[in-house]
Amino acid sequence: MLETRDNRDNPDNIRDSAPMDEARFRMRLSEMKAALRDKGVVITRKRAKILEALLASDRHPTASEIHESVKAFYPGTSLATIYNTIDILKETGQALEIEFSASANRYDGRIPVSHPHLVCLACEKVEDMDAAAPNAPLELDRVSQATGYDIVRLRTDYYGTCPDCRREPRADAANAAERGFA
Amino acid sequence: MLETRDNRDNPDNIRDSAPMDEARFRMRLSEMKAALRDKGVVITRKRAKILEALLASDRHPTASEIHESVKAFYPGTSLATIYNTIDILKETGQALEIEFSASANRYDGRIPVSHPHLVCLACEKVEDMDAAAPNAPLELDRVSQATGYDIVRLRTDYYGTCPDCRREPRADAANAAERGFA
DNA sequence: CAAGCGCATTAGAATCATTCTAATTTGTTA
DNA sequence: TAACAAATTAGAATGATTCTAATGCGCTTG
Repeated sequence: MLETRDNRDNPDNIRDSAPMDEARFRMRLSEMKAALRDKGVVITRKRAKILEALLASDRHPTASEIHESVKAFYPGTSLATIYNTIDILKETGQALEIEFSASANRYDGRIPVSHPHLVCLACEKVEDMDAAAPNAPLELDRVSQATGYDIVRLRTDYYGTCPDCRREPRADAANAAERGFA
Repeated sequence: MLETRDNRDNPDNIRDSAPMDEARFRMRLSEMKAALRDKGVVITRKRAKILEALLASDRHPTASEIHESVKAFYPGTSLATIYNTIDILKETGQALEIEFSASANRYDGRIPVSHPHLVCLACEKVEDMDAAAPNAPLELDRVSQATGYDIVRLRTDYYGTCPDCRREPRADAANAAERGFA
């Protein structure tokens, strides 16, 4: 039940970092293009390269990493174009953003132990979920053993709209400001 | 230790945003102070106010929100002092940081559907965990019903040290740079 | 009480990712 | 080819955080 790091050896391995094979790569690429075209987005050569760079990397690239890749082919490319295209991909559900740079950090001194949070996307407040939620330390051990990582922390955030904001039609930035979450 | 508070009416309610009662507040406050003093940290009046602001807020305050609170008592206080004190709290395990502003965002075009990630704290790479991991859409419904939120996304990140970095003694920034994760 | 030491605090500059803006280029269509 | 819309651009703006270097304050010791 322990350790090895190669998927072939270990059916219990839940880490998944194998590079995409050619067939899957091409399939996914045309899927993305089709989805964009459906929305009336023109697939320029630069945009195509951006999609390829995103798919080719097995490291969940940053905007700036994608930028570097694309510049190898189109040196004059601006970072703004990368962000632009990423935005379209997000809007069309073709890319997932793993946020490390969203807004200001928040702090919890009441329960200084990792626990799940409810994050309201409208007013940006963060609430705790109590211990009944699935965030047990056991989980850390299980994942450590299955992945070979030395896992020290689990982050579980549920994103959505809080009851207050659901009630009010104007659950937007003004609302957030009202509550002191600018 | 993490027992529920005002959830008496609704055993299914896993949302936990009740304000701290006076007794708990004071208890937790002196716990924090004791922990700091143990580390040889001087509890100045400003620092005490910072701890109080952190504990008094039921909103997981930002550094800037804490700053505002403290300035009501000590107008000349600098934001740097807030960050300073927060750092100490983090180091001594007395506060939990909910990161929204860590490093650059990363993108996944391969599996554009929410899924758990493994984040290496040493080299900053992000790997996928496959579908066997506990991140089912059912969970969204369950949490939505229990909290009154309209939950649209679940974020599950496991933080730790990847096998490569565990092997190498110098699993630091240089390492991260090598791999193209600056 | 005075001198000296070290931590606490400060303002402001630096950094970094991201977003915005306004001008320019490109591509498509008439 | 003209005209228009969309794509792209450089650079400025923003916002959170970190850094830096100087100053201040509180203790201890003589």
